[in-house]
Amino acid sequence: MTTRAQILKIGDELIRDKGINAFSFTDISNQLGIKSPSIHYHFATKTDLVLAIIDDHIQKVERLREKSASKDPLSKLQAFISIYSRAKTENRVCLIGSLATDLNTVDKAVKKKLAALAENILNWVTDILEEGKSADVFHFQVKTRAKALTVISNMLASVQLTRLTTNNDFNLIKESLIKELTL
Amino acid sequence: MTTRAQILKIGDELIRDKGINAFSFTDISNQLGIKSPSIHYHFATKTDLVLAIIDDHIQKVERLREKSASKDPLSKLQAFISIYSRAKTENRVCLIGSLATDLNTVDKAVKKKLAALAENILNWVTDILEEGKSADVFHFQVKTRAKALTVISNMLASVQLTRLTTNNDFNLIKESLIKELTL
DNA sequence: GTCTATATTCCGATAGAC
DNA sequence: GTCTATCGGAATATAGAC
Repeated sequence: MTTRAQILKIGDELIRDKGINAFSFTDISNQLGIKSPSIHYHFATKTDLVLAIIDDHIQKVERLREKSASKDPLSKLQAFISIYSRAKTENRVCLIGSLATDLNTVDKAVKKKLAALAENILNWVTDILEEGKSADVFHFQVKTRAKALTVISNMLASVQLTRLTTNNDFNLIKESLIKELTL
Repeated sequence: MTTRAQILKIGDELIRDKGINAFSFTDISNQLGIKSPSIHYHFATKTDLVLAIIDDHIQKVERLREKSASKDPLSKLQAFISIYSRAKTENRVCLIGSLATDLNTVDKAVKKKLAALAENILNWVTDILEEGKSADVFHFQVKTRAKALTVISNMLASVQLTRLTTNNDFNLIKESLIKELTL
């Protein structure tokens, strides 16, 4: 893995672990065994790094969407959910939630790119739900956009809330979500 | 209002606006027209201030619960939801969500008190749902704890997520939540 | 209760050597 | 690409005057 890719990975982990305003270039450089100013060679500013991390997520979501494109709606939904299951096993929150709570401290460009990531995810989940409803595997009586927002909200908040209750609550929420959608 | 109460209010607003690691005693003192070290007279450390802010929320939730105790289940649920509606009009997130994303940067005492607040809210919502189910006004087929976690998750995440989409999405989620619970 | 002054630490960022 | 050295700024916190 290139140094650039390693910086992106560690930066992403730190944001989702401690929040954007609690990690420094020194935290990253320590993990890499290099010095803090060396990070600036790869990313001139912290904003540049965060923008690249969000871009990375946009691409990963797109790849996950493409990879599951040929599967049935429930499998697609589970592919979406797997993002949060993985975050939970690491005791990390998701990127959107982490940056959303600190949103009024970031550059306009970060806000804009994060909104683009959120829109991509919303479109993806909306399409999954729409397809599942047409196929009669998902059942819900509210607008599809509303249901998609609800599903995303459930996952986004679950990884946060279950930092305070018990980790098993995450599975409880996850399974209830699927149950309510399919019965 | 006492200076202490004003500090608590401004601190709460700042945490829910920018996050715990992006506000300083200077931010508070500027709003109050005093100097930063004066804050330390009222709260020795930042941790002490945050603990007091969480205590304040615990008391406010308790008062809201008592105030709506004689009402019907739907009104009780709406009292709970009003916490988030108000946050949304201020473009702020809720305290639990804001601190949860930065949880690995706070003192153990803060984590513990925040967990207590979360448990109080979970117990309250669980009781509301249980009562509503018994009265045949709420209908759901998952465990009550699961449904309560879902309802809280929806509200907690909505105020975060709709910072990135449109503010009307918050109302959409709120109304869908009530609709699905009551039909 | 609030002030000034200050100690300490850390941060993001830049310059220039290697 | 990484290093050392350094600048400017801001944070938490304390001491002591008023």
